[in-house]
Amino acid sequence: MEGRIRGQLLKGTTTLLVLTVLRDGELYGYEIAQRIRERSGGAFVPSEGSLYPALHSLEAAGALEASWQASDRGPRRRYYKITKTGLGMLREHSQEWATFSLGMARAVGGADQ
Amino acid sequence: MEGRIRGQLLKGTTTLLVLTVLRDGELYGYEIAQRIRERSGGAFVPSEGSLYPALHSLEAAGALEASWQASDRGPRRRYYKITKTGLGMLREHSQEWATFSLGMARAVGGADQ
DNA sequence: TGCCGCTACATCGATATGTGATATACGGTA
DNA sequence: TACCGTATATCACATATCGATGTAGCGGCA
Repeated sequence: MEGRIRGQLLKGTTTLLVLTVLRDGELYGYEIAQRIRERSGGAFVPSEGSLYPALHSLEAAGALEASWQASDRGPRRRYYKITKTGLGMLREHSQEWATFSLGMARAVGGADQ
Repeated sequence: MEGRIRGQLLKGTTTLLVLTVLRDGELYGYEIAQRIRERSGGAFVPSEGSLYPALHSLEAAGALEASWQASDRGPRRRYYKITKTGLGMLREHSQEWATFSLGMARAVGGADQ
């Protein structure tokens, strides 16, 4: 659980990460951020400034459906559910990531250091 | 086959890719781009608009040393050589990439399911 | 001779998106 | 009362990539 990743490397991964955690079920924003942190072993902690715009963008693109729901304690929550369109987008982004990480593995090697 | 990777995913990788190909020897800019394309299996083709600023930045940071050399045919070339500082930076960026890709592997799984 | 294409370096504006700060608001607790 | 954790939202700012454009040298070809 060393330091978390910051800066440029994370660019473009938020969509993939969000769609991935939502594949397993409906979640609200704050919870999505926690799941991503947990699943990445603490490496990724999406900031609100990147997470909420990404959620709105995905909803506008038809990849997510959202609904407000009251919480028994604390503020109301906006729950997000992945759509069929979102599942297609998830496949595309997964494939793109696979190509990208394979290219990096070839270029910089998995070995050395 | 599949297209090359473009856009946001590449952010932050240019430094690592450049330092990696220069670890094996002195190269000039145009050649660096070709090596990266070859080593990544065609997945990455750094544009001039990202490559040259990155080279200048690395030189200013003391990671690279550069010198003009004439070419027997074609325009003169600017050769870049990695320094001790650059090797240290390469280790850091390699480590950061390892942490990042491990986090992604944990978070999104090995590939598309 | 003139044009084209490849090599080679360089810079610019447009674009995307992450970070940290700030705001609002609810409920528990010290 | 003050603070903290939860929860959503937006903003200014920084950064780095892309595509376009500009420059030049050189060889091939009509």
